[in-house]
Amino acid sequence: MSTSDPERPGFVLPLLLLAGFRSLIDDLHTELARQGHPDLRPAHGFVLQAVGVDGTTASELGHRLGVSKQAAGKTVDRLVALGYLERADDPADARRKLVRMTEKGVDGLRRSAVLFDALRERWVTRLGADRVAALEDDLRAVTPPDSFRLDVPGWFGT
Amino acid sequence: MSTSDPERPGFVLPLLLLAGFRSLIDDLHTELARQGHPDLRPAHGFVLQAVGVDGTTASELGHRLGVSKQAAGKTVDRLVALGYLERADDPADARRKLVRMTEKGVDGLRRSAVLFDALRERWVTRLGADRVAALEDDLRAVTPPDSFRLDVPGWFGT
DNA sequence: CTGTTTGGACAACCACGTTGACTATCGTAC
DNA sequence: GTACGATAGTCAACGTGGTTGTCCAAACAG
Repeated sequence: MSTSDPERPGFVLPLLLLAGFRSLIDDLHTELARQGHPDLRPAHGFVLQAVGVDGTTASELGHRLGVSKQAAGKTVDRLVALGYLERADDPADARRKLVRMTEKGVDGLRRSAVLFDALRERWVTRLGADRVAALEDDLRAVTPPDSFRLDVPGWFGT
Repeated sequence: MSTSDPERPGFVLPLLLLAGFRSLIDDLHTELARQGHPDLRPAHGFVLQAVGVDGTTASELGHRLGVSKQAAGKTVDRLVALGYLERADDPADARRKLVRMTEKGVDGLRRSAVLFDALRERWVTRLGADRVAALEDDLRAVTPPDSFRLDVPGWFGT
């Protein structure tokens, strides 16, 4: 395995970063399922986040998430079917359909925010506040600002 | 935005981890495309890694990647079509079809390994070897061992 | 009033996963 | 030596999350 040794230092780093991300997301959704949101999937949280409490439109949502308006529209369809979003006509512009969070959507987003904070706290307990902060500082220093975005859904797939 | 403030500390941590992972993967594939592998996608590297220089079978590959044998088979189909893998009969067992890397596959995997190392070097240059090592140690300490895996393809999607 | 943007929807397609069903082969136990 | 259970692979149908292209209706700017 000389050419593709998984112990190569460069190979381990991305795996560790992914493992950190995944462990947080997995724990979040395990707990979210327990709290009445079994259908909420990793990408959905980012979508709800992008919709925001003020609502938006499918086109604008696609823009925020970095995907096409059609993709955003289909995602909204699914979240509507799951009861997290709802559509409404825009009285000021008959072309636009406002996308808003339902009560359930707000509840899911609020719970995920609380849980994310709790999960970070768990890291603080295990590593210490200074080391977690240093880790965040280092990542901030080394990643380009444009990679710190919400457009999670599409980047991995196609 | 009180309930879903993106500046909430717990929300920032996973985003930073993802940004770190993504920046490495993005840079890797930008350079990989430049070096003659424009079709190699993030998931493919993990698949090639899982196939290994000794080759394997679709079922075993599915097992390693944590997906069904059918999903692994379809992924192999695509990599075969792209010229990175090839199938061969197992002379010792007529049921098994060996999956091996082609020359192109070995080349892609070798280049990605070299590039991963170079990208980690870039982090070392920017942060210092001690901080990168500390970052890795911290992540290792805080992530469960079962989240440090190769089964990237499926976890995010379905 | 007319021509151009814009928002949304529809269709076809692709990548990547799932289950279920089916066939062929292998290994074992009788 | 044969019957049977486990294993490898494939096919089909489907779900999700993307893409591009097309089209229409509403809005806007000249």
